[in-house]
Amino acid sequence: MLSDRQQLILNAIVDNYIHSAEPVGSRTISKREDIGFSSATIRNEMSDLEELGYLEQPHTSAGRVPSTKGYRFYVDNLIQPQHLSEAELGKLKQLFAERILHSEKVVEYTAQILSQLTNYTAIVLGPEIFEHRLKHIQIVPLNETQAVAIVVTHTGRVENKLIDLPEGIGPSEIERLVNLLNAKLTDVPLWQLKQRVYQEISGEMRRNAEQYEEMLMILDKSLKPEEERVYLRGATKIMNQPEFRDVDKVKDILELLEQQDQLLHLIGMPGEGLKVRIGQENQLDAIKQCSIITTSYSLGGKPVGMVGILGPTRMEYGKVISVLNYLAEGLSRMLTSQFEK
Amino acid sequence: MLSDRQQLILNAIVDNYIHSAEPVGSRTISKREDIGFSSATIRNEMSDLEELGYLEQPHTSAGRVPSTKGYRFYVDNLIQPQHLSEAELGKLKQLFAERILHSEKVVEYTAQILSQLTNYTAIVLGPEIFEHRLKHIQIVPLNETQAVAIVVTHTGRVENKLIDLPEGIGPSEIERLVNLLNAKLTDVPLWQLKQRVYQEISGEMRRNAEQYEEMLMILDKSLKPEEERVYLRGATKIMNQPEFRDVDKVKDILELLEQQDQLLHLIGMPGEGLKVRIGQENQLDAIKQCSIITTSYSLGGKPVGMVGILGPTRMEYGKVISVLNYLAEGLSRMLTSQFEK
DNA sequence: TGTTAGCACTCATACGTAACGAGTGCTAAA
DNA sequence: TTTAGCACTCGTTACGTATGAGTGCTAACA
Repeated sequence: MLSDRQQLILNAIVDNYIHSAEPVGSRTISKREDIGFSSATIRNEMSDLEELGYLEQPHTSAGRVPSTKGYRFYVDNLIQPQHLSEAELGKLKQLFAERILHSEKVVEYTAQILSQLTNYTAIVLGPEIFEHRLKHIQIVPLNETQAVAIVVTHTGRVENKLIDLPEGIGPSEIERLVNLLNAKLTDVPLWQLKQRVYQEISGEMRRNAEQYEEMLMILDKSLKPEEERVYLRGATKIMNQPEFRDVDKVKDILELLEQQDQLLHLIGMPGEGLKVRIGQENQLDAIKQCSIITTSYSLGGKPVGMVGILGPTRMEYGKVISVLNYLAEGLSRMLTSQFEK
Repeated sequence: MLSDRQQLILNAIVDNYIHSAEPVGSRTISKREDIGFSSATIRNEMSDLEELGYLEQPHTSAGRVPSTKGYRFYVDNLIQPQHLSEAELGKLKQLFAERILHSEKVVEYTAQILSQLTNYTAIVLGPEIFEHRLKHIQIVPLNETQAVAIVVTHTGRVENKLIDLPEGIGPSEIERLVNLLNAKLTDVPLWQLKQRVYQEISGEMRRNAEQYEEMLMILDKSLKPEEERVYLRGATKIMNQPEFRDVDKVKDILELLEQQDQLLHLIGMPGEGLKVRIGQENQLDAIKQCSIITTSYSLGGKPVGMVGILGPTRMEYGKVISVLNYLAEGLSRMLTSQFEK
C-alpha cells in the first residue's frame, strides 16, 4: 500500500498532468501549495512510485507520467467528488425540464449536452423499451404481399417494421387479428408480448386452423424488437487533445466510432452503475490511449440504457464522473415518472 | 480558348496530380506515352497555362498543381466517362436487387456503398415523401393531453409525431376524425393532404363547430413533415489523403460534417442533375480544399433526394461522376417502380 | 517559327552538429 | 529523514550545408 505522502504526490502528479498534458517534473510538484517538500524528496518518491508501476518516464531526462495503474489508483482512491458549476447544472436541469416525451429525442439531446459539458465524446445508448407497455398495435397492408406493422407504447414511442404477408391472408383477417391484439394485450409490457400472445390469443386464433401458423409468423415479425440505437456526439473533440495531434491515431479512433456495432461494444458494458476503463484496460488497440466512463440509467429501478464518455486517458475523471452520475440520475427520474403515468 | 496541345497537357497534369498528390514537373509529363514533346516544350506550355490561371506553383522550384480554374476546365471539357469495373457494378446492382422497401434503409446502404466504392465521404439525403400517397393515418391517445399521430404511406414509410391534445377532445372525437380521414384521403399524395383536408373534410367537421379549430390544429401538427434525414458515411476517409495529414484541417471538415444542418447545406443544392463544386468554389472555409459532387435521384420524374460525394479537390472526378450517375439512375428506377405499384 | 538541349538559379528537404535546458540520480551535509 | 548541490542524460531547437527536383532563359536546330 502507498504511504500517505506517496498518495499525495501521485495525486498531485496525475492532477497536474491532466491539465498540462506534459510530463511533470519534481520541481513543478514541490512548488504546489499543498506540497511541503523539496524537489529532491519528491524525486525520491517519484522514483519509488515508478518502481511500483504507478508512474512512467517517457525518457530519462523527462518528467513522469501516470501509468494505467497510476490512473487506476487515482480513480479508485484519490478522486474527490467535483462540484458542477451553476452553468453546468443549468444546462442539465434544462434538459430534464423539457417536456419531450419522445425518448429518442431526449437521448439525442443528452448525448449533445454531455459532449458539450465535458468536451469529450459522448456515447449514449437509447433506452430499451421492453418495459414500456403496449398502447396500440396496427398492421397496415400495403399490397397483397406486404404490410407495415406498427407498435405504439404508452410512452408514445412508435416502432414500425415492414413484413411479408403469407399467402391467403386478406385484410379482413388482419383486422380481426389486430382487434384481438388490441383488446387483449393493451398495457402489457413489450417483453411479455410474445408469451402472452401464445397464452391468450392462440386459442381464439386456432379456430381458423389453416391460417394459425401464418398469423403467428406475422406477429413474430411484428413484435421483434428494433435494433438498438446508439447516439454519438462530439467525436471530433478528441482532436483538441494535444496528444492526439497525430492523424493516424485519430483516424483509428474515429473509424472505430463510425461503426455502430463497435460503439455498442464500447458502451455496452454489463451490469449497472459507474464503470471506468482506463487506457490499456481497453480491449481495442485503437483506444488503448483513451478512457471510457459509462454508467447506466434506469426505468423503475431496472437499467435500460447507458451513457458514456470517451476521452484521452488524461481525462478529467472527477468532473466527468460527477456529470455522468448527475445525468444518469436525472434521466432515470425522468423516465420513471414518465413510465408511471 | 486553350489550344489542343494545351488541353492535352492540362489533362495530363491534372491526371497525374490526382494520382500522385505531388506537384508535377515538366519531365514527368514529357515521359508520358500520350505526350510527344520534350520537357522544355512542356515547360513553356506550363508557364503559359499558369499565366492563364489554370495552374499554380507551390514555390519556384516545384512542379505545377492545377488551380480551381484548372480543375473546372478539366471537369467541364476533358473528363472522359469512366467504365466501372465488374466488382463495382456488382455491388451497385446488389443494392438495387435487395428487396427492401423501407426507403430509409435503402438510403443508408446507398451511402455506405458509395463511400466504399469511391473511398471518399458519402452524403445522402433521404427521399422526400411528399409524393408518397397516404395509406393510413392513425392517432393514438396516450393520456388526456397527449397523443401520437402516425402516417403510413403506400410505400410503407411510417412517420410519427407526438402532439398535444387541446382540452375537451376525447377518444371518440379523435376516432371519428381518423375514420373520416382514412375514408376520404387514402391515396392522396402527402403534399396535397392539408389542402384536401380543408376542401373535403372541413365541411363535415364544422358540424361540431366548437371543436373545429382544435381538430384542425391536431391535423396541422400531425401532417407536418418530418425533418429531413441526411446520411453520412466514410467521414474518416478524408484522412487517407496525403494533403489532409494535418489534424487542424481534418478537424474543421469533420466538425462541419458533425452538424446535420451544415450537411443539408452541403448537399442540398437546388435543381436536378449532376453538380460539381470545386475547391474555392465552395462557400465554407473548412472545405475550400475539397470538392463536392452531387446529383439528384427522382421518383416518377421529380427529384426527391440527393446523393453526393465529398473528397479532396484532387478527386477522381471521372470515376465519382460515373458512379454517382449510375447510382442515381438505379435509385430512381427502383423508387419509381415501387411508387407505381 | 516552333522545338529542344544546356545551364544557371531557386528553394524545399534532409542531414549533421552544436547549444540549450528541463529533469534526473546520486552524494554529502544539515 | 530531508535537502542542497552537481554531474549527467537526452529530447528539442537552431543553424549551416548539401542535395536534388524543377524552373526559366538562351542559343542552337529542324
